[in-house]
Amino acid sequence: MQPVTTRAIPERLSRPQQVAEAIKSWVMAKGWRPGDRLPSEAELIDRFAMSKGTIREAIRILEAQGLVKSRTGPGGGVFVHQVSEERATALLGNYFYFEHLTIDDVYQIRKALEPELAASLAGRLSDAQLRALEEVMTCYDAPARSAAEERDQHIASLRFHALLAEMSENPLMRFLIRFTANMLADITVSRKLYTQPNQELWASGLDYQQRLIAALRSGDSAAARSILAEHMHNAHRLMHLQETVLTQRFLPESKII
Amino acid sequence: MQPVTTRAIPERLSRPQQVAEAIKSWVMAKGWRPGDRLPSEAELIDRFAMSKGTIREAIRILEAQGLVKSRTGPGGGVFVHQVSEERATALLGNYFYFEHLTIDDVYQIRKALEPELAASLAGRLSDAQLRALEEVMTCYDAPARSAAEERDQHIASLRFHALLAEMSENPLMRFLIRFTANMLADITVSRKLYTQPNQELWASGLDYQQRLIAALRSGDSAAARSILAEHMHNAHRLMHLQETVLTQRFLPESKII
DNA sequence: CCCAATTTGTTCGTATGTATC
DNA sequence: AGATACATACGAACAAATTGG
Repeated sequence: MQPVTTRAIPERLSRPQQVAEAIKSWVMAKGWRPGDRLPSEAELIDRFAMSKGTIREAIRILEAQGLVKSRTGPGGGVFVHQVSEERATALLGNYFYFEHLTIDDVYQIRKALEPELAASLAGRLSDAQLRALEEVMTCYDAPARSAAEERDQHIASLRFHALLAEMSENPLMRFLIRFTANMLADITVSRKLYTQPNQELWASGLDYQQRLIAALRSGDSAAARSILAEHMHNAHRLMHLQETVLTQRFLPESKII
Repeated sequence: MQPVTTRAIPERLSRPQQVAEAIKSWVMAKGWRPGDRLPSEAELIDRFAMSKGTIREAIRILEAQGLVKSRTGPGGGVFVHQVSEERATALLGNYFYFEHLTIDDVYQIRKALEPELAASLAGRLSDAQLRALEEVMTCYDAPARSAAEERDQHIASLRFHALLAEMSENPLMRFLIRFTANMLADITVSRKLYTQPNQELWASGLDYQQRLIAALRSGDSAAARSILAEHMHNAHRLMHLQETVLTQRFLPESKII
Protein backbone atom coordinates (compact mmCIF):
# COMPACT_ATOMS: atom_id res chain seq x y z
CA MET A 1 0.00 0.00 0.00
CA GLN A 2 1.23 3.41 -0.85
CA PRO A 3 0.82 6.33 1.49
CA VAL A 4 -1.48 8.48 -0.56
CA THR A 5 -0.37 12.08 -0.65
CA THR A 6 -3.65 13.86 -0.15
CA ARG A 7 -3.50 16.88 -2.39
CA ALA A 8 -5.74 19.28 -0.46
CA ILE A 9 -7.70 20.08 -3.59
CA PRO A 10 -6.10 20.18 -7.01
CA GLU A 11 -8.40 23.09 -7.88
CA ARG A 12 -5.54 25.54 -8.34
CA LEU A 13 -6.46 28.48 -10.44
CA SER A 14 -4.38 29.38 -13.44
CA ARG A 15 -2.55 32.65 -13.18
CA PRO A 16 -4.87 34.56 -15.45
CA GLN A 17 -7.77 33.39 -13.31
CA GLN A 18 -5.96 34.53 -10.18
CA VAL A 19 -5.32 37.91 -11.72
CA ALA A 20 -8.95 38.17 -12.82
CA GLU A 21 -10.13 37.44 -9.28
CA ALA A 22 -7.64 39.93 -7.88
CA ILE A 23 -8.87 42.64 -10.21
CA LYS A 24 -12.45 41.81 -9.29
CA SER A 25 -11.71 42.20 -5.58
CA TRP A 26 -9.84 45.38 -6.32
CA VAL A 27 -12.81 46.86 -8.14
CA MET A 28 -15.07 45.87 -5.27
CA ALA A 29 -12.73 47.27 -2.64
CA LYS A 30 -12.30 50.56 -4.44
CA GLY A 31 -16.03 50.75 -5.03
CA TRP A 32 -15.51 51.42 -8.72
CA ARG A 33 -18.69 51.77 -10.70
CA PRO A 34 -19.60 51.14 -14.33
CA GLY A 35 -17.74 53.59 -16.54
CA ASP A 36 -14.71 53.86 -14.29
CA ARG A 37 -11.44 53.09 -15.95
CA LEU A 38 -9.09 50.41 -14.73
CA PRO A 39 -5.33 51.00 -14.86
CA SER A 40 -3.85 50.53 -18.30
CA GLU A 41 -2.41 47.23 -19.45
CA ALA A 42 1.09 48.52 -18.80
CA GLU A 43 0.23 49.55 -15.24
CA LEU A 44 -1.44 46.21 -14.58
CA ILE A 45 1.66 44.45 -15.86
CA ASP A 46 3.72 46.40 -13.33
CA ARG A 47 1.30 46.01 -10.44
CA PHE A 48 0.82 42.27 -10.80
CA ALA A 49 4.32 41.59 -12.12
CA MET A 50 2.88 39.47 -14.89
CA SER A 51 3.53 39.41 -18.59
CA LYS A 52 1.31 41.11 -21.11
CA GLY A 53 -0.20 37.84 -22.26
CA THR A 54 -1.27 36.81 -18.78
CA ILE A 55 -2.80 40.19 -18.05
CA ARG A 56 -4.67 40.13 -21.32
CA GLU A 57 -6.08 36.67 -20.63
CA ALA A 58 -7.26 37.90 -17.24
CA ILE A 59 -9.04 40.81 -18.86
CA ARG A 60 -10.67 38.44 -21.36
CA ILE A 61 -12.01 36.41 -18.48
CA LEU A 62 -13.62 39.47 -16.92
CA GLU A 63 -14.92 40.53 -20.30
CA ALA A 64 -16.52 37.12 -20.86
CA GLN A 65 -18.33 37.53 -17.57
CA GLY A 66 -19.60 40.89 -18.73
CA LEU A 67 -17.85 42.82 -15.96
CA VAL A 68 -15.51 44.94 -18.10
CA LYS A 69 -15.27 46.25 -21.62
CA SER A 70 -12.15 47.52 -23.34
CA ARG A 71 -11.67 50.21 -25.93
CA THR A 72 -8.62 51.00 -28.03
CA GLY A 73 -7.11 54.36 -28.77
CA PRO A 74 -6.26 57.37 -26.63
CA GLY A 75 -8.64 57.67 -23.69
CA GLY A 76 -9.25 54.00 -24.20
CA GLY A 77 -8.53 51.23 -21.75
CA VAL A 78 -10.46 48.74 -19.70
CA PHE A 79 -13.67 49.98 -18.12
CA VAL A 80 -15.92 48.57 -15.45
CA HIS A 81 -19.17 47.54 -17.08
CA GLN A 82 -22.57 46.68 -15.69
CA VAL A 83 -23.41 43.10 -16.60
CA SER A 84 -26.19 43.35 -19.16
CA GLU A 85 -29.38 41.35 -18.97
CA GLU A 86 -28.50 39.85 -22.34
CA ARG A 87 -25.15 38.64 -21.08
CA ALA A 88 -26.63 37.26 -17.88
CA THR A 89 -29.32 35.48 -19.88
CA ALA A 90 -26.78 33.95 -22.24
CA LEU A 91 -24.51 32.81 -19.41
CA LEU A 92 -27.34 31.21 -17.46
CA GLY A 93 -28.63 29.71 -20.69
CA ASN A 94 -25.33 27.88 -21.09
CA TYR A 95 -26.03 26.11 -17.81
CA PHE A 96 -29.31 24.78 -19.15
CA TYR A 97 -27.71 23.57 -22.34
CA PHE A 98 -26.60 20.61 -20.30
CA GLU A 99 -29.32 20.58 -17.63
CA HIS A 100 -32.12 19.86 -20.06
CA LEU A 101 -35.37 21.69 -19.43
CA THR A 102 -38.79 20.55 -20.52
CA ILE A 103 -41.80 22.69 -21.31
CA ASP A 104 -43.32 21.50 -18.06
CA ASP A 105 -40.25 22.65 -16.13
CA VAL A 106 -40.46 26.17 -17.50
CA TYR A 107 -44.20 26.37 -17.00
CA GLN A 108 -43.98 25.21 -13.41
CA ILE A 109 -41.91 28.32 -12.75
CA ARG A 110 -44.03 30.64 -14.88
CA LYS A 111 -47.21 29.43 -13.19
CA ALA A 112 -45.71 30.33 -9.84
CA LEU A 113 -44.15 33.66 -10.76
CA GLU A 114 -46.45 35.37 -13.24
CA PRO A 115 -49.57 35.49 -11.08
CA GLU A 116 -47.46 36.89 -8.25
CA LEU A 117 -46.04 39.50 -10.60
CA ALA A 118 -49.50 40.57 -11.72
CA ALA A 119 -50.73 40.80 -8.16
CA SER A 120 -47.79 42.95 -7.14
CA LEU A 121 -48.36 45.38 -10.00
CA ALA A 122 -52.09 45.90 -9.47
CA GLY A 123 -52.86 49.53 -8.77
CA ARG A 124 -49.24 50.59 -9.19
CA LEU A 125 -49.02 51.26 -12.92
CA SER A 126 -49.25 54.64 -14.57
CA ASP A 127 -51.66 55.36 -17.39
CA ALA A 128 -48.72 55.43 -19.79
CA GLN A 129 -47.66 51.97 -18.70
CA LEU A 130 -51.17 50.57 -19.02
CA ARG A 131 -51.46 52.05 -22.48
CA ALA A 132 -48.14 50.50 -23.49
CA LEU A 133 -49.53 47.13 -22.49
CA GLU A 134 -52.68 47.68 -24.52
CA GLU A 135 -50.48 48.57 -27.47
CA VAL A 136 -48.76 45.19 -27.50
CA MET A 137 -52.09 43.43 -27.30
CA THR A 138 -53.37 44.46 -30.72
CA CYS A 139 -52.17 41.37 -32.59
CA TYR A 140 -54.50 39.23 -30.53
CA ASP A 141 -57.85 40.24 -31.85
CA ALA A 142 -58.43 37.13 -33.92
CA PRO A 143 -57.82 33.45 -33.22
CA ALA A 144 -54.99 31.92 -35.18
CA ARG A 145 -55.92 30.02 -38.31
CA SER A 146 -52.65 28.22 -38.91
CA ALA A 147 -49.83 26.72 -36.93
CA ALA A 148 -47.56 29.57 -37.98
CA GLU A 149 -50.04 32.20 -36.87
CA GLU A 150 -50.50 30.45 -33.59
CA ARG A 151 -46.78 30.44 -33.02
CA ASP A 152 -46.57 34.15 -33.83
CA GLN A 153 -49.28 34.82 -31.30
CA HIS A 154 -47.39 32.84 -28.74
CA ILE A 155 -44.25 34.89 -29.33
CA ALA A 156 -46.27 38.10 -29.10
CA SER A 157 -47.74 36.86 -25.86
CA LEU A 158 -44.28 36.26 -24.48
CA ARG A 159 -43.39 39.82 -25.41
CA PHE A 160 -46.42 41.04 -23.50
CA HIS A 161 -45.27 39.19 -20.41
CA ALA A 162 -41.73 40.48 -20.79
CA LEU A 163 -43.07 44.03 -20.95
CA LEU A 164 -45.17 43.43 -17.87
CA ALA A 165 -42.11 42.09 -16.05
CA GLU A 166 -40.21 45.22 -17.00
CA MET A 167 -42.66 47.20 -14.89
CA SER A 168 -41.83 45.34 -11.72
CA GLU A 169 -39.49 47.01 -9.29
CA ASN A 170 -38.02 43.63 -8.41
CA PRO A 171 -34.90 43.04 -10.54
CA LEU A 172 -34.96 39.32 -9.80
CA MET A 173 -38.60 39.03 -10.87
CA ARG A 174 -37.86 41.06 -13.99
CA PHE A 175 -34.97 38.82 -14.91
CA LEU A 176 -36.69 35.52 -14.24
CA ILE A 177 -39.86 36.32 -16.17
CA ARG A 178 -37.85 37.50 -19.13
CA PHE A 179 -35.44 34.58 -18.90
CA THR A 180 -38.22 32.01 -18.98
CA ALA A 181 -39.92 33.89 -21.82
CA ASN A 182 -36.69 33.73 -23.79
CA MET A 183 -36.35 30.02 -23.17
CA LEU A 184 -39.86 29.48 -24.51
CA ALA A 185 -39.34 31.76 -27.50
CA ASP A 186 -36.34 29.68 -28.41
CA ILE A 187 -38.28 26.59 -29.32
CA THR A 188 -39.30 24.65 -32.32
CA VAL A 189 -42.88 23.60 -32.76
CA SER A 190 -42.78 20.07 -34.08
CA ARG A 191 -46.47 19.55 -34.42
CA LYS A 192 -47.99 16.65 -36.22
CA LEU A 193 -49.12 17.83 -39.63
CA TYR A 194 -52.72 16.82 -39.16
CA THR A 195 -53.07 18.68 -35.89
CA GLN A 196 -55.24 21.76 -36.29
CA PRO A 197 -54.76 24.87 -34.23
CA ASN A 198 -56.98 24.63 -31.24
CA GLN A 199 -59.29 27.59 -31.63
CA GLU A 200 -61.49 27.17 -28.59
CA LEU A 201 -58.48 27.02 -26.35
CA TRP A 202 -57.10 30.31 -27.57
CA ALA A 203 -60.57 31.79 -27.66
CA SER A 204 -60.92 31.08 -23.98
CA GLY A 205 -57.81 33.14 -23.34
CA LEU A 206 -58.50 35.76 -25.97
CA ASP A 207 -59.73 38.49 -23.72
CA TYR A 208 -57.54 37.66 -20.78
CA GLN A 209 -55.28 40.60 -21.41
CA GLN A 210 -58.19 43.04 -21.42
CA ARG A 211 -59.41 41.59 -18.17
CA LEU A 212 -55.90 41.66 -16.76
CA ILE A 213 -55.36 45.30 -17.64
CA ALA A 214 -58.72 46.18 -16.12
CA ALA A 215 -57.73 44.44 -12.91
CA LEU A 216 -54.34 46.13 -12.90
CA ARG A 217 -55.97 49.52 -13.42
CA SER A 218 -58.53 49.09 -10.70
CA GLY A 219 -55.94 47.73 -8.29
CA ASP A 220 -57.68 44.39 -7.82
CA SER A 221 -54.64 42.25 -7.19
CA ALA A 222 -56.58 39.08 -6.39
CA ALA A 223 -58.29 39.29 -9.76
CA ALA A 224 -55.02 40.02 -11.54
CA ARG A 225 -53.46 36.98 -9.91
CA SER A 226 -56.24 34.60 -10.83
CA ILE A 227 -56.56 35.89 -14.38
CA LEU A 228 -52.89 35.27 -15.03
CA ALA A 229 -53.00 31.90 -13.27
CA GLU A 230 -55.82 30.85 -15.53
CA HIS A 231 -53.99 32.06 -18.61
CA MET A 232 -50.83 30.21 -17.67
CA HIS A 233 -52.87 27.05 -17.27
CA ASN A 234 -54.30 27.45 -20.76
CA ALA A 235 -51.01 28.35 -22.37
CA HIS A 236 -49.34 25.32 -20.80
CA ARG A 237 -52.10 23.05 -22.05
CA LEU A 238 -51.83 24.49 -25.54
CA MET A 239 -48.11 23.80 -25.66
CA HIS A 240 -48.85 20.21 -24.81
CA LEU A 241 -51.41 19.85 -27.55
CA GLN A 242 -48.83 21.17 -29.97
CA GLU A 243 -46.31 18.64 -28.76
CA THR A 244 -43.85 21.47 -28.53
CA VAL A 245 -40.28 20.61 -27.65
CA LEU A 246 -37.43 22.70 -26.35
CA THR A 247 -34.38 22.87 -28.58
CA GLN A 248 -30.97 22.40 -27.11
CA ARG A 249 -28.59 25.12 -28.05
CA PHE A 250 -26.35 27.80 -26.69
CA LEU A 251 -28.36 30.99 -26.57
CA PRO A 252 -26.72 33.76 -28.58
CA GLU A 253 -26.32 36.87 -26.51
CA SER A 254 -28.24 39.05 -28.92
CA LYS A 255 -31.52 37.24 -28.98
CA ILE A 256 -33.83 38.72 -26.41
CA ILE A 257 -37.56 39.10 -26.46
CA MET B 1 -20.62 68.00 -44.79
CA GLN B 2 -19.01 64.64 -44.91
CA PRO B 3 -20.81 61.59 -46.21
CA VAL B 4 -21.07 59.70 -42.96
CA THR B 5 -20.14 56.08 -43.31
CA THR B 6 -22.87 54.51 -41.24
CA ARG B 7 -21.18 51.81 -39.25
CA ALA B 8 -24.09 49.40 -38.85
CA ILE B 9 -23.32 48.80 -35.21
CA PRO B 10 -19.87 49.26 -33.75
CA GLU B 11 -20.39 46.09 -31.71
CA ARG B 12 -17.63 44.26 -33.53
CA LEU B 13 -16.37 41.33 -31.60
CA SER B 14 -12.69 41.04 -30.90
CA ARG B 15 -10.94 38.19 -32.61
CA PRO B 16 -10.68 36.02 -29.53
CA GLN B 17 -14.43 36.47 -29.03
CA GLN B 18 -15.07 35.48 -32.62
CA VAL B 19 -12.93 32.40 -32.22
CA ALA B 20 -14.69 31.54 -28.96
CA GLU B 21 -18.09 31.77 -30.65
CA ALA B 22 -16.84 29.71 -33.57
CA ILE B 23 -15.61 26.98 -31.24
CA LYS B 24 -18.91 27.06 -29.37
CA SER B 25 -20.87 26.54 -32.60
CA TRP B 26 -18.45 23.84 -33.58
CA VAL B 27 -19.02 21.96 -30.33
CA MET B 28 -22.76 22.29 -30.79
CA ALA B 29 -22.67 21.17 -34.42
CA LYS B 30 -20.51 18.16 -33.66
CA GLY B 31 -22.67 17.30 -30.68
CA TRP B 32 -19.66 17.02 -28.42
CA ARG B 33 -20.48 16.22 -24.85
CA PRO B 34 -18.75 16.93 -21.53
CA GLY B 35 -15.46 15.04 -21.42
CA ASP B 36 -14.83 15.20 -25.16
CA ARG B 37 -11.52 16.70 -26.14
CA LEU B 38 -11.21 19.69 -28.41
CA PRO B 39 -8.37 19.88 -30.95
CA SER B 40 -5.05 20.86 -29.42
CA GLU B 41 -3.85 24.42 -29.27
CA ALA B 42 -1.55 23.74 -32.20
CA GLU B 43 -4.39 22.37 -34.34
CA LEU B 44 -6.63 25.31 -33.45
CA ILE B 45 -3.86 27.69 -34.44
CA ASP B 46 -3.74 25.99 -37.83
CA ARG B 47 -7.49 25.72 -38.29
CA PHE B 48 -8.28 29.34 -37.42
CA ALA B 49 -5.01 30.73 -38.75
CA MET B 50 -4.55 32.73 -35.57
CA SER B 51 -1.62 33.22 -33.29
CA LYS B 52 -1.17 31.23 -30.14
CA GLY B 53 -2.08 34.19 -27.96
CA THR B 54 -5.40 34.77 -29.71
CA ILE B 55 -6.38 31.12 -29.50
CA ARG B 56 -5.50 31.02 -25.84
CA GLU B 57 -7.61 34.09 -25.11
CA ALA B 58 -10.53 32.44 -26.88
CA ILE B 59 -10.14 29.36 -24.72
CA ARG B 60 -10.00 31.54 -21.62
CA ILE B 61 -13.32 33.09 -22.62
CA LEU B 62 -14.95 29.68 -22.88
CA GLU B 63 -13.35 28.64 -19.62
CA ALA B 64 -14.71 31.72 -17.85
CA GLN B 65 -18.19 30.72 -19.00
CA GLY B 66 -17.63 27.28 -17.55
CA LEU B 67 -17.92 25.52 -20.90
CA VAL B 68 -14.43 24.03 -21.12
CA LYS B 69 -11.58 23.05 -18.84
CA SER B 70 -7.99 22.50 -19.82
CA ARG B 71 -5.33 20.20 -18.48
CA THR B 72 -1.59 20.10 -19.15
CA GLY B 73 0.57 17.15 -20.00
CA PRO B 74 0.21 14.15 -22.29
CA GLY B 75 -3.42 13.21 -22.68
CA GLY B 76 -4.16 16.77 -21.68
CA GLY B 77 -5.85 19.41 -23.75
CA VAL B 78 -9.07 21.38 -23.70
CA PHE B 79 -12.20 19.46 -22.76
CA VAL B 80 -15.88 20.24 -23.05
CA HIS B 81 -17.23 20.74 -19.55
CA GLN B 82 -20.72 20.84 -18.13
CA VAL B 83 -21.34 24.25 -16.62
CA SER B 84 -21.47 23.68 -12.88
CA GLU B 85 -24.20 25.02 -10.67
CA GLU B 86 -21.55 26.91 -8.74
CA ARG B 87 -20.31 28.62 -11.86
CA ALA B 88 -23.82 29.48 -13.03
CA THR B 89 -24.63 30.87 -9.60
CA ALA B 90 -21.51 33.02 -9.55
CA LEU B 91 -22.08 34.34 -13.06
CA LEU B 92 -25.71 35.23 -12.39
CA GLY B 93 -24.67 36.70 -9.05
CA ASN B 94 -22.43 39.15 -10.91
CA TYR B 95 -25.51 40.49 -12.64
CA PHE B 96 -27.13 41.29 -9.32
CA TYR B 97 -24.03 43.02 -8.04
CA PHE B 98 -25.23 45.96 -10.07
CA GLU B 99 -28.99 45.28 -10.07
CA HIS B 100 -29.36 45.64 -6.34
CA LEU B 101 -31.70 43.20 -4.67
CA THR B 102 -33.53 43.78 -1.43
CA ILE B 103 -34.69 41.19 1.05
CA ASP B 104 -38.22 41.84 -0.14
CA ASP B 105 -37.22 41.12 -3.74
CA VAL B 106 -35.76 37.75 -2.87
CA TYR B 107 -38.66 36.82 -0.66
CA GLN B 108 -41.21 37.72 -3.28
CA ILE B 109 -39.66 35.00 -5.43
CA ARG B 110 -39.23 32.51 -2.62
CA LYS B 111 -42.84 32.98 -1.53
CA ALA B 112 -43.97 32.12 -5.04
CA LEU B 113 -41.62 29.21 -5.71
CA GLU B 114 -41.17 27.31 -2.46
CA PRO B 115 -44.83 26.44 -1.86
CA GLU B 116 -45.07 25.23 -5.44
CA LEU B 117 -41.95 23.13 -4.94
CA ALA B 118 -43.38 21.53 -1.81
CA ALA B 119 -46.68 20.80 -3.52
CA SER B 120 -44.94 19.16 -6.46
CA LEU B 121 -42.89 16.89 -4.20
CA ALA B 122 -45.76 15.65 -2.02
CA GLY B 123 -46.11 11.89 -2.26
CA ARG B 124 -43.10 11.57 -4.55
CA LEU B 125 -40.23 11.24 -2.08
CA SER B 126 -38.64 7.99 -0.99
CA ASP B 127 -38.22 7.07 2.65
CA ALA B 128 -34.50 7.74 2.32
CA GLN B 129 -35.15 11.25 1.07
CA LEU B 130 -37.63 11.99 3.83
CA ARG B 131 -35.16 10.75 6.41
CA ALA B 132 -32.45 12.95 4.93
CA LEU B 133 -34.73 15.94 5.43
CA GLU B 134 -35.40 14.96 9.03
CA GLU B 135 -31.66 14.71 9.54
CA VAL B 136 -31.06 18.35 8.63
CA MET B 137 -33.83 19.47 10.94
CA THR B 138 -32.16 18.47 14.17
CA CYS B 139 -30.58 21.83 14.93
CA TYR B 140 -34.03 23.36 15.26
CA ASP B 141 -35.22 21.86 18.48
CA ALA B 142 -34.79 24.98 20.58
CA PRO B 143 -35.54 28.64 19.91
CA ALA B 144 -32.48 30.81 19.44
CA ARG B 145 -31.30 32.74 22.48
CA SER B 146 -28.94 35.15 20.76
CA ALA B 147 -28.61 36.95 17.49
CA ALA B 148 -25.78 34.65 16.46
CA GLU B 149 -27.83 31.54 17.21
CA GLU B 150 -30.75 32.95 15.31
CA ARG B 151 -28.56 33.57 12.31
CA ASP B 152 -27.19 30.03 12.48
CA GLN B 153 -30.71 28.70 12.50
CA HIS B 154 -31.53 30.79 9.51
CA ILE B 155 -28.56 29.39 7.58
CA ALA B 156 -29.56 25.87 8.58
CA SER B 157 -33.06 26.58 7.38
CA LEU B 158 -31.71 27.69 4.02
CA ARG B 159 -29.79 24.44 3.81
CA PHE B 160 -32.99 22.54 4.44
CA HIS B 161 -34.67 24.32 1.57
CA ALA B 162 -31.71 23.73 -0.72
CA LEU B 163 -31.89 20.02 0.07
CA LEU B 164 -35.60 19.99 -0.64
CA ALA B 165 -34.96 21.72 -3.97
CA GLU B 166 -32.39 19.09 -4.84
CA MET B 167 -35.20 16.53 -4.78
CA SER B 168 -37.17 18.26 -7.49
CA GLU B 169 -36.90 16.87 -11.00
CA ASN B 170 -37.11 20.39 -12.40
CA PRO B 171 -33.58 21.70 -13.00
CA LEU B 172 -34.82 25.28 -13.21
CA MET B 173 -36.66 24.98 -9.91
CA ARG B 174 -33.60 23.37 -8.32
CA PHE B 175 -31.38 26.16 -9.50
CA LEU B 176 -33.66 29.03 -8.53
CA ILE B 177 -34.39 27.82 -5.01
CA ARG B 178 -30.72 27.25 -4.37
CA PHE B 179 -29.73 30.53 -5.97
CA THR B 180 -32.09 32.54 -3.80
CA ALA B 181 -30.97 30.61 -0.73
CA ASN B 182 -27.38 31.50 -1.55
CA MET B 183 -28.25 35.15 -1.95
CA LEU B 184 -29.86 35.14 1.48
CA ALA B 185 -27.02 33.24 3.10
CA ASP B 186 -24.67 35.87 1.83
CA ILE B 187 -25.94 38.63 4.04
CA THR B 188 -24.93 40.56 7.06
CA VAL B 189 -27.29 40.97 9.93
CA SER B 190 -26.96 44.53 11.06
CA ARG B 191 -29.32 44.40 13.95
CA LYS B 192 -29.60 47.10 16.52
CA LEU B 193 -27.78 45.96 19.62
CA TYR B 194 -30.77 46.28 21.91
CA THR B 195 -32.99 44.18 19.66
CA GLN B 196 -33.70 40.80 21.19
CA PRO B 197 -34.27 37.69 19.13
CA ASN B 198 -37.96 37.29 18.57
CA GLN B 199 -38.71 33.99 20.24
CA GLU B 200 -42.44 33.76 19.62
CA LEU B 201 -41.95 34.29 15.92
CA TRP B 202 -39.53 31.43 15.60
CA ALA B 203 -41.59 29.32 17.98
CA SER B 204 -44.54 29.66 15.63
CA GLY B 205 -42.45 28.19 12.85
CA LEU B 206 -40.63 25.70 15.01
CA ASP B 207 -42.50 22.59 14.06
CA TYR B 208 -43.21 23.59 10.49
CA GLN B 209 -40.67 21.18 9.14
CA GLN B 210 -42.22 18.23 10.97
CA ARG B 211 -45.61 19.19 9.62
CA LEU B 212 -44.13 19.66 6.16
CA ILE B 213 -42.48 16.26 6.15
CA ALA B 214 -45.69 14.66 7.33
CA ALA B 215 -47.57 16.30 4.48
CA LEU B 216 -44.89 15.26 1.98
CA ARG B 217 -45.03 11.69 3.23
CA SER B 218 -48.80 11.41 3.11
CA GLY B 219 -48.92 13.04 -0.32
CA ASP B 220 -51.06 15.97 0.80
CA SER B 221 -49.80 18.57 -1.62
CA ALA B 222 -52.30 21.26 -0.61
CA ALA B 223 -51.11 21.01 2.97
CA ALA B 224 -47.46 21.04 1.93
CA ARG B 225 -48.07 24.17 -0.10
CA SER B 226 -49.79 26.07 2.66
CA ILE B 227 -47.32 25.02 5.34
CA LEU B 228 -44.44 26.36 3.30
CA ALA B 229 -46.35 29.50 2.37
CA GLU B 230 -46.95 30.19 6.04
CA HIS B 231 -43.31 29.58 6.88
CA MET B 232 -42.11 31.91 4.12
CA HIS B 233 -44.38 34.58 5.51
CA ASN B 234 -42.89 34.20 8.99
CA ALA B 235 -39.30 34.05 7.78
CA HIS B 236 -39.78 37.19 5.74
CA ARG B 237 -41.26 39.00 8.73
CA LEU B 238 -38.38 37.90 10.93
CA MET B 239 -35.84 39.27 8.48
CA HIS B 240 -37.59 42.60 8.67
CA LEU B 241 -37.55 42.69 12.44
CA GLN B 242 -33.83 42.03 12.29
CA GLU B 243 -33.35 44.88 9.85
CA THR B 244 -31.31 42.54 7.77
CA VAL B 245 -29.61 43.96 4.72
CA LEU B 246 -28.14 42.33 1.67
CA THR B 247 -24.44 42.90 1.14
CA GLN B 248 -23.21 43.87 -2.24
CA ARG B 249 -20.37 41.72 -3.40
CA PHE B 250 -19.26 39.43 -6.15
CA LEU B 251 -20.13 35.92 -5.06
CA PRO B 252 -17.10 33.66 -4.99
CA GLU B 253 -17.68 30.55 -6.98
CA SER B 254 -16.93 28.21 -4.11
CA LYS B 255 -19.54 29.38 -1.65
CA ILE B 256 -22.65 27.30 -2.02
CA ILE B 257 -25.14 26.27 0.58
C1' DC C 1 14.08 7.52 -9.61
C1' DC C 2 14.97 9.51 -13.68
C1' DC C 3 14.21 10.59 -18.36
C1' DA C 4 11.72 11.68 -22.44
C1' DA C 5 7.60 12.97 -24.79
C1' DT C 6 3.46 15.75 -25.01
C1' DT C 7 0.56 19.36 -24.07
C1' DT C 8 -0.71 23.60 -21.91
C1' DG C 9 1.24 27.82 -19.56
C1' DT C 10 4.17 32.10 -19.58
C1' DT C 11 7.33 35.60 -21.23
C1' DC C 12 9.18 39.12 -24.17
C1' DG C 13 10.16 41.85 -28.33
C1' DT C 14 8.06 43.74 -32.10
C1' DA C 15 4.64 45.25 -35.09
C1' DT C 16 -0.16 46.69 -36.23
C1' DG C 17 -4.67 48.80 -35.60
C1' DT C 18 -7.54 52.42 -33.76
C1' DA C 19 -9.19 56.52 -31.84
C1' DT C 20 -8.07 61.29 -30.11
C1' DC C 21 -5.91 65.70 -30.42
C1' DA D 1 -1.81 65.15 -41.81
C1' DG D 2 0.88 63.83 -38.13
C1' DA D 3 1.82 62.69 -33.31
C1' DT D 4 0.26 60.32 -29.34
C1' DA D 5 -1.71 56.77 -26.37
C1' DC D 6 -3.77 52.98 -25.99
C1' DA D 7 -5.33 48.05 -27.01
C1' DT D 8 -4.54 44.17 -30.25
C1' DA D 9 -1.98 40.67 -32.63
C1' DC D 10 2.00 37.77 -33.89
C1' DG D 11 6.07 34.56 -33.25
C1' DA D 12 9.70 32.41 -31.12
C1' DA D 13 11.57 30.76 -27.05
C1' DC D 14 11.21 28.86 -22.58
C1' DA D 15 8.76 26.95 -18.35
C1' DA D 16 5.72 23.84 -15.99
C1' DA D 17 2.76 19.88 -15.52
C1' DT D 18 1.57 15.19 -16.48
C1' DT D 19 2.15 10.61 -18.31
C1' DG D 20 4.63 6.47 -19.46
C1' DG D 21 8.85 3.88 -20.02
